[in-house]
Amino acid sequence: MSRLTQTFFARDTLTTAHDLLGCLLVHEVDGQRVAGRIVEVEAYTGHDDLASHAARGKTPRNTVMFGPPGISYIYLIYGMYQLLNVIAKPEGVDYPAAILIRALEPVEGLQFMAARRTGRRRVEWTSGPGRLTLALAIDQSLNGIDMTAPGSPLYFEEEIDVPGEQVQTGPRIGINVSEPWQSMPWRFWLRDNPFVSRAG
DNA sequence: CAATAGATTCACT
DNA sequence: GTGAATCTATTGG
Repeated sequence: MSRLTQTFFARDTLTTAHDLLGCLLVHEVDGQRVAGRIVEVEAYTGHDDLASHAARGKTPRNTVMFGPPGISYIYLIYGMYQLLNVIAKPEGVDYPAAILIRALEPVEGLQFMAARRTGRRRVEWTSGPGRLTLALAIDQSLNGIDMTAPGSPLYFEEEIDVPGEQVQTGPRIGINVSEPWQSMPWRFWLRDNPFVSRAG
């Protein structure tokens, strides 16, 4: 497994977003890897993207969107949910851009996720931008960090075959993680194109 | 200032 | 399908 470096994110925003599909998002918490395969992303690109937080200029919240690639942009939405973005743009350009991570497939640390998503079916643990941050324990304390730096607790990896994980099932965590699993479709979102789907 | 909309999710009908 | 939860930023008087 290799961690994605700044070179990966120092490219065109749309290209980078597309290439993130299938990669792993990893959060190391207390030495444990909690990770999911990225199956849905949404790109926010440039000054002219009216859907972007940065459409009306720099504010305290969106400042990192104007900065260098590879940095996390995590903010609170609707007063309750944390959404994770990563900055992606060619080095040295001056426009704001970010890629929102919209959905994952749970891959590692299933027990950790199950404990944080009690009462929900496995397919719902990470099937939404607010859900995946809950499952992986990602919040604003990680905002603005360099996700490409060695030692960073939050980072991306190239996807390679990841062995299935044996997880305790039964009443203690109230969820049967052995339920039949069906892969989620890969989706790439842009404002004017609802989404482009790609085979998983 | 007050009102409102928002890159959402959940419980309920 | 509808409403509530409740922070940030923008809009309007």
